[in-house]
Amino acid sequence: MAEHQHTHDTKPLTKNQRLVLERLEKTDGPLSAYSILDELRDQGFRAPLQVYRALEKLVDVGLVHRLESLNAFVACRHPSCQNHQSIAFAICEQCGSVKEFSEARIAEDLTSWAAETGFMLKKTTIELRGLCKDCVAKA
Amino acid sequence: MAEHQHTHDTKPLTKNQRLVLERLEKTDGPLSAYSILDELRDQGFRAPLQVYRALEKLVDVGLVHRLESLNAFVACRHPSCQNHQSIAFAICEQCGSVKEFSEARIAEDLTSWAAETGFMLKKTTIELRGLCKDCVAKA
DNA sequence: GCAATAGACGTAATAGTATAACATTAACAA
DNA sequence: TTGTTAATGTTATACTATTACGTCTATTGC
Ligand SMILES: [Zn+2]
Ligand SMILES: [Zn+2]
Ligand SMILES: [Zn+2]
Ligand SMILES: [Zn+2]
Repeated sequence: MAEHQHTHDTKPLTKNQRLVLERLEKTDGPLSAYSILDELRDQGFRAPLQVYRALEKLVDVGLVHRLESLNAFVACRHPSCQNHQSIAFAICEQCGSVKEFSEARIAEDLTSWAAETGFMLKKTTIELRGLCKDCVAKA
Repeated sequence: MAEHQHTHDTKPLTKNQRLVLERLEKTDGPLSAYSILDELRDQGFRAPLQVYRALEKLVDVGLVHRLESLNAFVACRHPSCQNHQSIAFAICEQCGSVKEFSEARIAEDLTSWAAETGFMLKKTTIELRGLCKDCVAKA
């Protein structure tokens, strides 16, 4: 699994990539590509492709993650930048918060399932839906 | 986690629901809502909503699963209809095949993570991408 | 310096996915 | 019958993503 490598030996970010990343880092929750576009119109963004191209690169280098079940994107909040396997996301259906986490055991389980089955694993998507601690308390 | 219950004490399927389910069961891989629509025009389907409404119900009762990372749907192939936790899907990027499986350990890991974190887990999405055994052999 | 190349960018058009809103019909109980 | 609910039909619209093509700029090789 080559995902989420955070290799810092890559080229510096371009202007558009930096603007998109900064916008995501300023936000707590996930953002859709089109809402990023709307918020960057003042900086000269005019078309979806400007956002999608930047996102593609940012996801590629691991600075941003895509949430498949939301069609949205979040800045990577993982404390360290070392390689880690099988990132997972817990998405609160009440407040929209997203918590990124990584459990070694889950990665091991998936890897061993793949080995037993002969499946060549390239990428995993793990997204949990429910209520975060705060929202459970309020309910 | 209340997903994938296959409760058979529910109302019988309506005509549209039955047509959509049969179409999915006839197909090996996943289908998008719009390709289902196209294939059911002969049976009187005219608009996306007819498909989406049927799919919503079918997903709800566990006869169909939605693949978030593909925006597509598959009929449930799980051998038994008993309740099971944490279904996962292995999607081949070469041939498009989808293998549904269920690992108790993964469900346990996620459940215990949720308990420790105070997250109230309602639904899990686990989708693996890579190459299936057959496609690895051919490569 | 000056082509040639590659990469990022800009822009317009289009493809693909999903839902809102409202009218109609069928099922069924009071 | 009449009121009520659920399913359906239909139109329009919103949201997400990519194709295609042209421009600009940096870098490389001569
Ligand atoms: Zn991360
Ligand atoms: Zn919450
Ligand atoms: Zn299933
Ligand atoms: Zn395959």
